Amino acid sequence: MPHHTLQTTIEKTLGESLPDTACRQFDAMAFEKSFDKKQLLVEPGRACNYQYFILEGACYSYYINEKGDKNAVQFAIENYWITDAASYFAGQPSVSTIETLEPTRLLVLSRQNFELLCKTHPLWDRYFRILLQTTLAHLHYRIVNTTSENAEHRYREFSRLYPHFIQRIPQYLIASYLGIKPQSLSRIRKEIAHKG
Amino acid sequence: MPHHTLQTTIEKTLGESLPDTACRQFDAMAFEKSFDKKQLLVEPGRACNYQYFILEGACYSYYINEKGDKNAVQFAIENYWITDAASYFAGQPSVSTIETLEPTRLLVLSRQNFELLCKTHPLWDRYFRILLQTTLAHLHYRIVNTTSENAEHRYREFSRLYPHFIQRIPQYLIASYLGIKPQSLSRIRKEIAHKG
DNA sequence: GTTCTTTCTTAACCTATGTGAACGAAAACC
DNA sequence: GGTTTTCGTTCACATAGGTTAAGAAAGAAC
Repeated sequence: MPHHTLQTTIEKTLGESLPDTACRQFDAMAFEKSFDKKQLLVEPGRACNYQYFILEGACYSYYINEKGDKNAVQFAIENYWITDAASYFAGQPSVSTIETLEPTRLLVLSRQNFELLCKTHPLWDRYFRILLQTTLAHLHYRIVNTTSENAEHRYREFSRLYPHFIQRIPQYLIASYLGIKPQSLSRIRKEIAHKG
Repeated sequence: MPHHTLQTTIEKTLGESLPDTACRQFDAMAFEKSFDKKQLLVEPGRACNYQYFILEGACYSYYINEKGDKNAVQFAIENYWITDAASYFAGQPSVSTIETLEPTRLLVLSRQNFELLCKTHPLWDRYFRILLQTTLAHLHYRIVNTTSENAEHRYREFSRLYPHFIQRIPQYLIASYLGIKPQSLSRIRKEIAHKG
């Protein structure tokens, strides 16, 4: 596997080392690609046929509702996977957009190759199962947080869990991720700065 | 497999039939259990060592925050799996409670047996991977909905997607699932009844 | 450097949802 | 069948967060 960073990530998730055969299979299935800042990886209405593993840079996925508000769904930096799950896993048209926040270098894995990969070596089924389990736990936590805590609490929690995101991601996107308007986040930050 | 309903569900998810060996493995790993109404399957603070597949009845998981509000996280009826994901998959103490809403008959799969099962036949890794993919797509949708739509929209959407839940689950729990108070749901329902 | 664009902040006012309390209707219990 | 909880509704009032608009600050483009 040419991408040492990915292999390390996978082995950490799996809790066991990845055999050479599996590595070579992955290499045959995925390819590397680079994007400038503000380029679209996925557009709503079209099928999202790829999942992306970020080697360098940052992306985010967002959804635009009927009112026209943009809502960040997920942020992804180095060592994160990102895709439109509903579209990629079920082959439906995507509802979200995925866009780079910075110049980004990433690995691209098509749905077809993903399925082939899982068929060629059972460790791939296992790796993605475990990856999804972890993601699921995070999403549950996020849902609880979103439905039961106020905006200030959510922002404090976000800053605590993802301090590196705070530095790299524009505030108005963080606001939309938290389910509030940029003006409200500005107000909340001011209050926090005062009372600590 | 003694539980035809589960086998059907699994094969539908997998898109292929489950070999006899895999069925027998599952039978050796899981056992059936029955609960009365309002019994606790999981308590916060303790490890949640099981995941549950509901054969008959209904359960829900909820989280109680510092203010003491109860917030429904997930509802589960026949053919749903339910667990505290963070606790079950990572072995941490549970943060949520899982409770029966009705007398319930379910299958119990311990974390140990789950892991054994996945090691004995690769189809189990695959089944749970695909199950998790679908769950993930739903949760993404729910997060988007919760952060970008108002309470009325969320209630309409919930009614549309889960009409069978509306009948079986108390309103104050649906309210907490939607992130609002029971009084607000009552008000919203009244408005909807008027304007349609 | 200067200009243009994007992002962040502030403030006044507005609205959806929360709060607390009271009441009636179911449902559970004996 | 009567009693006791639990659940749903309503209302008056409170508040977090949304809206609109304007300007300051920070980057990007030239």
